[in-house]
Amino acid sequence: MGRPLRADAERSVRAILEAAERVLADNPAASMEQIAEAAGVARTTIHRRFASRQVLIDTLAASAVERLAQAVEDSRPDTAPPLVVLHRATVNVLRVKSAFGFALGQPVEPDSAVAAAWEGITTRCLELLAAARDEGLLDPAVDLDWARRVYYALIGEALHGPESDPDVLATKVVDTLLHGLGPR
Amino acid sequence: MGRPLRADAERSVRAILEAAERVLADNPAASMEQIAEAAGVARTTIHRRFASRQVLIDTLAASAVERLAQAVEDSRPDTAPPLVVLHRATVNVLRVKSAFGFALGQPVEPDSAVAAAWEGITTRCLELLAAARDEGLLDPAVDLDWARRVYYALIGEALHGPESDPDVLATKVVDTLLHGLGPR
DNA sequence: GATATCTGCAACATCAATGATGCAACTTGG
DNA sequence: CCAAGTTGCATCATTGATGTTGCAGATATC
Repeated sequence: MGRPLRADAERSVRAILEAAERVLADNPAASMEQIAEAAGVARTTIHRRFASRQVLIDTLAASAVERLAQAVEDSRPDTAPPLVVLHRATVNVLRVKSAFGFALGQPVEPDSAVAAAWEGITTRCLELLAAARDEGLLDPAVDLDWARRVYYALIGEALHGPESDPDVLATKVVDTLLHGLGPR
Repeated sequence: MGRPLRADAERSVRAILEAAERVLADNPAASMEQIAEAAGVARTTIHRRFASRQVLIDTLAASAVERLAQAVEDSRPDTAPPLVVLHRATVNVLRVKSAFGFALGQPVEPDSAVAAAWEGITTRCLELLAAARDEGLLDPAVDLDWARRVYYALIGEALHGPESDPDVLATKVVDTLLHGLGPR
């Protein structure tokens, strides 16, 4: 990092990143021009702050994955009981994912900071699921990796529906994860 | 449709479509050049058969969704008991999806033949799930649309893992759908 | 084997996105 | 207020993908 940015420049960068997420979520092939327009900024300004389109996207992905990690930590996975954490984490993650759908769906290049963050999140998730298993919430013989992938998939799916209240959705996700859709 | 293609031309078209699925699954932004190379064909040949990139992709999507519909029908959803159909359909769909992952993930333009086919598949799926519910396999109060989306998501997720035997995967998918991951 | 069709190749035209630069006008921060 | 930093605008260069065309040689079809 060079010297700190001036206040207005910082505002521009934020506006660009927010616009990028918004525009690219709607159309991943959108041009820099469209992003610039949405950000209320000239296209050249984007190029001044981000050397290339890829850098812009990478930066966006990095900021999104950081928020996601924060969302997970905010659920206090080390102290609260698993079921509570599961619900809280789901709520938090749903919020972040609905706001950063594009950035979080971006392919991560190996050995990057983003990759490390993702790995950290996955580890946290596996720890949580293991705790849930030990608590009797999951089958003792459950395949933890399958459990994690199902959990991720349910979260992703929850965002595609009409319902938008994170609390309701989280309840549905956790309930489905634990009990499926068969009779109680 | 004009006159029927000559045998070699038909072979070329098939090779192009297969290569397109393969290459685009790996990299959705791949160029026509790359597709042509993978098909063992000159780029101009592709343009002779498909007016534009979009037409190529649309054709691919149409052929894929047709196979998917066939996969569903092959499970004899009208005659066999729901649990059997559920398993068979899952196996068949997994096969098709693993071979046409890109094409089936393509956005469908409204009011097209592809859109109609998708709708038919969804209807079939909902009928199946309703039958399963009436049979006592699903909770009587289950949200059928949520059930369908979860089912789709589980199928999609199953394909991302290390396991590749469709039978094993289908068992896992159906089991998870019905009972979740909690203790038995 | 004659004919129609198909293909590869080479060349060309187009087009849109990307990225760079110089400058004048405007903000910010001290 | 002044200096440094920032931005919009106009302009240009580059690049890569897309799509077209003509033709000579290969291949299928009858």
